[in-house]
Amino acid sequence: MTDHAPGPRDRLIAIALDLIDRDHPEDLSLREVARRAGLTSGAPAHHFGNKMGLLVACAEVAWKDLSLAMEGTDIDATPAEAIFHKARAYIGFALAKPGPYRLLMSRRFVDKSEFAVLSTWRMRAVQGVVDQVERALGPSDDHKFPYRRSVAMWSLLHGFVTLNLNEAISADMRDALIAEICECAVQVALSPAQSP
Amino acid sequence: MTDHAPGPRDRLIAIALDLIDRDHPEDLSLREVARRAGLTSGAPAHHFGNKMGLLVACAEVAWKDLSLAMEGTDIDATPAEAIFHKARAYIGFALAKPGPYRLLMSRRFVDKSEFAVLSTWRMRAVQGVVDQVERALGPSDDHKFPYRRSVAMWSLLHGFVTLNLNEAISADMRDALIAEICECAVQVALSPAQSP
DNA sequence: AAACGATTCTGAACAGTGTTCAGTGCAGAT
DNA sequence: ATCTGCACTGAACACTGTTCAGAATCGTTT
Repeated sequence: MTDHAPGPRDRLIAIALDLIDRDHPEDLSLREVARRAGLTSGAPAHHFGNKMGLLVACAEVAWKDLSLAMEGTDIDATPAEAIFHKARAYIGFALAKPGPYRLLMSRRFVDKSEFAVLSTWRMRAVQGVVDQVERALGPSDDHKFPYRRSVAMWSLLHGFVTLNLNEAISADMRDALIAEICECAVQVALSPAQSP
Repeated sequence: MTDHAPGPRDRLIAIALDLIDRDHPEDLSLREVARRAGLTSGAPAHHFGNKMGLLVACAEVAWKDLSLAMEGTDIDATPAEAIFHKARAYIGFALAKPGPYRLLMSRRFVDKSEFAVLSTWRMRAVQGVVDQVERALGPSDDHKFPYRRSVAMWSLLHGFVTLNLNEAISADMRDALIAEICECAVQVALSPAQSP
């Protein structure tokens, strides 16, 4: 059984992803998706039950895309270089695909109950970073310390792209800022705990 | 002319702020606001023209709240302590008032054209941080360096609260994470540029 | 070939939304 | 007494997601 015949469900997902790619996920209209697929208003509900059902299906694809984009870093690199590259890949994905990125990060689109479905690719992306940080920091007394620093690094990257997507900071220094953020990401992830 | 008679416009703003306080700004319904004010559906449009007009009016109040919350730090403190306190205040505000905070940070609610209206309190809040970082870092060859570090620090804080509000990270380590993030904020803001 | 069953979808309804706008009061100033 | 501007009504319009009985279609089984 080959898959060259996309099936109506996958066709709807593709259309929805196409719309999300340029617009805000919140603005996605089930009726618009149905219209583009040549169907009537109630058709999407049959396949996904819900608007959120469709968005969850789209989020699955998006998590896979993000995860793969961050895995593409070469192995032969120092820990700092590896994290720097991962950070760049993360920022690049978010800025290039604002719709899908927002879809991944907002709990308004993906309910807690549906969240488990996304765990595979999501965990793979998250764990990839945590592992890298843990390996780089080496053994420590506080075994939660690498996790906290991973969260801090993720916060830095996520905050930066969010502020950019919301045009909260001007775009003319964007390249310099991206470089600075990636440096800070390395610094945050790898510098040891400071004595208080 | 005293202001003990709130006027219909301010009454609508108060009702809207009350609704935003617990829900997402996106979920605010003009008709619901009108209903609570004992008015009909078209009334809010008369005062604010637009749904965004009402949200902009609410955002003005919210920016003031945030700005004041961050100014309440004492003067007699080291630069590191001052920034640490500002970071805590920022995180505290965002986690305590998710609705207003989201309102401030998303361009979906406040259009670019309406943006100038908010500049007073917004600039005051932003400039307060940048000044603090500039003063702490001292003179430098690259005069844009303090700004870039301020953006990085803001990114870190904004990302952390956003991830929290979206329940992207578990809440059981929240206090430890807040402390760690504030330390990282100081580190990001005050550590000098590293040689490449 | 015939019957069955599941999948897919229709088409209409329902409740809700933001926005528009002609018209209605109604206060205060001229 | 007239005018003027403000606050608001109430109905319309064009959307939205969701529900659901029924029709059409396709694959499999008998």
